[in-house]
Amino acid sequence: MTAPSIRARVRAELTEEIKSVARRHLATDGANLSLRAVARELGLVSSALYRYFASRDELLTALIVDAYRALGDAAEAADATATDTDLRGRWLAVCHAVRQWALHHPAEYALIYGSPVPGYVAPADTTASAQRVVLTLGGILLDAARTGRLTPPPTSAPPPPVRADLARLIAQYPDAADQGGRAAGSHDALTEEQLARGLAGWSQLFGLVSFEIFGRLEQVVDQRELYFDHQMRLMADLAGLP
Amino acid sequence: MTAPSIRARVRAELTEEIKSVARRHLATDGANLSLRAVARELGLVSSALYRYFASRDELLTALIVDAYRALGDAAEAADATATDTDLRGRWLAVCHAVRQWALHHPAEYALIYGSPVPGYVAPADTTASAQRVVLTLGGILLDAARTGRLTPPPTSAPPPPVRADLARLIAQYPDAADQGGRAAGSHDALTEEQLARGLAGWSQLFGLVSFEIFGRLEQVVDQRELYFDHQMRLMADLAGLP
DNA sequence: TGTACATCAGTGAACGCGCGTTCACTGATGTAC
DNA sequence: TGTACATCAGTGAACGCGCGTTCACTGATGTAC
Repeated sequence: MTAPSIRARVRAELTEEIKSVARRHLATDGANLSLRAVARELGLVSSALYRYFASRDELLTALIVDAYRALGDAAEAADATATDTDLRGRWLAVCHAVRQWALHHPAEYALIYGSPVPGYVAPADTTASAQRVVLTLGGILLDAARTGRLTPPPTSAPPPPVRADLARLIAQYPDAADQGGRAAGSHDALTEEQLARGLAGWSQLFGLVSFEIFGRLEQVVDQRELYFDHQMRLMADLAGLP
Repeated sequence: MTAPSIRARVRAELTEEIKSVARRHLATDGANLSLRAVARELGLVSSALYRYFASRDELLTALIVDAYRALGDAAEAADATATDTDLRGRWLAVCHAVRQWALHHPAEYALIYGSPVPGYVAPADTTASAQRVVLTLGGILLDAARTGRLTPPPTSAPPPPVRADLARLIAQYPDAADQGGRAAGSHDALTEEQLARGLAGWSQLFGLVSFEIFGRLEQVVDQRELYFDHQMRLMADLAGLP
């Protein structure tokens, strides 16, 4: 295994620099990112970027992939910092990590959780990392269920067709759940009701973060962080986390 | 009061036609809507549009205002079709109306609930109609509270700073609440806890509709309508609606 | 270690395109007497 | 009712701009012998 050549190292660095500048431009231009503007800021001629990305779409894809990975990293890291058995602590830590990442990278958040970019289709390999947050939340639920600590309030039951979808999801991710969940050994899975209540927390998490990032809480809620924390606790209550 | 002149009538019709074509273009171009493309489709020269809208931003504003009005109309109409005292029925009717409107007008939904348009600032007069859905939901909650039928499960309580925000909201919209709520007479208001649990339904509603419209439920949930219905019932449970 | 060749990064010009907005204009519709 | 003038809708040309992408090129870095 040889050390990377100077050329390869410089190439990797400039690739990162291009993406970094492009990320900054996302903040002002949204998804209609201009290759020429990025090149200009780097002191390059626009055609030079084609040595690094085959097209504008490929650059956008790289930014999307990076964003999903960064968000997934943040969520999983937050889950890992909490005590394994502190299920509610883990749940809240993940939620706050997602929110913090979004607040620090609003343009990238908008890129992956805002309106789809017109004319852009995400390549298939983005979908795996796009699921990391929900799998992390699912892992927490699963740990709670396996240790018999999931005690939700009584709520409406999902109708049969929805139960079928939920059962499919439960069956579909046994390995992913084993990976996400940290309680080893048992192969007990979530019940459909438990999953349904947990998924409510998932859409609420991104719904509320989107509300905040996109300005929908302006003049409604001032104590954003505490409000968010409270709302996520309500969802933890609904999910039945202790 | 004279009948509108032919000129005025034609002008009003063409104004509507421009907006209608522009709405169709939103679906493919997203928010980078092209005036020239709209003019082209109408068989007009691009400068002709300036007789109707002073700028591209003004046309976008008109579309946004229309979208908020249409969505508000749909939500309020749905609320009105349910029996006054069927609080859960009213809640669900409003939620489904919002979802249906979004499904039938995805581009307009993205315009008002997706990522903000880069460089565009909404004029102040859009904010009133932007609140109609949440006020409708609030009205239902208020009707439930006034008739003593709000019986939520025990949940986490909001911390004092959040309570202050919630109290301000409750004080801020007594008239709006009187308008939205249909139980007349009493001036009882919501408690802070009741409002907090109700607002959870608000962000969940738009969070889940956005998930569906923006493709986030692809390969996750197939029974979209039933899943949505179930999730909204969970939020009605959380809010304490009978 | 030194030379000959291959690889690659970045240049600069060009193609072909679309955009928002302005402006002087023509000709039709409306209005006042 | 008819005429004279004002209002207004739509035209066509132009301004000035930015964009993504291609292509032949130069000169530097890397590689093989």
